[in-house]
Amino acid sequence: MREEDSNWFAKWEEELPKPEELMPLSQTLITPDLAIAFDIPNPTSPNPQNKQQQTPHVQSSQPNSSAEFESAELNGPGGGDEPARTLKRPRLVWTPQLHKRFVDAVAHLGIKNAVPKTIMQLMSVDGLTRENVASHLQKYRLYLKRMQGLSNSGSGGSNAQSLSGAGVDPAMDNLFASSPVPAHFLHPGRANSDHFMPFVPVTPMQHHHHMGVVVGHHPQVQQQYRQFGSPANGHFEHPFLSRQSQQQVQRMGTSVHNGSPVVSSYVEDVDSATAVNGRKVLTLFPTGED
DNA sequence: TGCTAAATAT
DNA sequence: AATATTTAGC
Repeated sequence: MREEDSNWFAKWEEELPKPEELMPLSQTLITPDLAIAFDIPNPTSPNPQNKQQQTPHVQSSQPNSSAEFESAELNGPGGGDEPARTLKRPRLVWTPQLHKRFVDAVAHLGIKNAVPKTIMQLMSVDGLTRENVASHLQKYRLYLKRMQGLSNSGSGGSNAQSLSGAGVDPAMDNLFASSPVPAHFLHPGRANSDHFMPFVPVTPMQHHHHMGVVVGHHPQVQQQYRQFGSPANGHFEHPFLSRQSQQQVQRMGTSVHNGSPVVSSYVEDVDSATAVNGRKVLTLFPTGED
């Protein structure tokens, strides 16, 4: 494990999407209608406008202001005016890439430390809540359980990849299958389940990595894994940029600093953007990694 | 109407 | 934090 310590981070980092890789994709997600609605000239010629210092979005073509979000409200027939701010958070869509990150985090934490809170911190994905992780973890554990049962009862196929031919792929497994499952996940041999560091240095992706967030109209993604960036039908998604991780390990105690409310800035961004229609989908951009 | 993913409640 | 239940979009 020693040699890995110095390498895992680097390897992991390589897997992460580059901002440059994210933008092109996100642009394809913008339908003409949406572009017009948002006053976006066109996908190929973004307007180099303002750049907020606290939201270091890569390139910008997206007005991430809440105001524009509101005015862009979908639909519009009849002049129906929808409440711009709904209090509910958008539904998070677990893309294979996001899931990979999740698995990666769990893998590096070890089963023992892999609890929602810790996983969330390690992932350091903006907009991701502990609840999101907990819910996903629940499903993932369920998946692992089933995976174990099928693999050990049959042959020695302990690899998750074997599920392809195992007849296990009821939709949900699709996502999970997209990411390799570390061996120790399947057999909790207490022999070596505690070989990982209790904590991470913090801020795994701080410099150039950032995850884009998309709000759309399809919470239930059935064919999501087939093709990314394809609105399929009349639906559209609106990608906007999120800020980098700044929510590191902060509140450990009850001490309250009078410092600056750094959090409020990003919270506001996400909040306004996501709350647009009441029920929106929040997802991280798919990247070509897998 | 049923299924599934994700949210929410316990 | 884990698990159970509800919500919500196809």
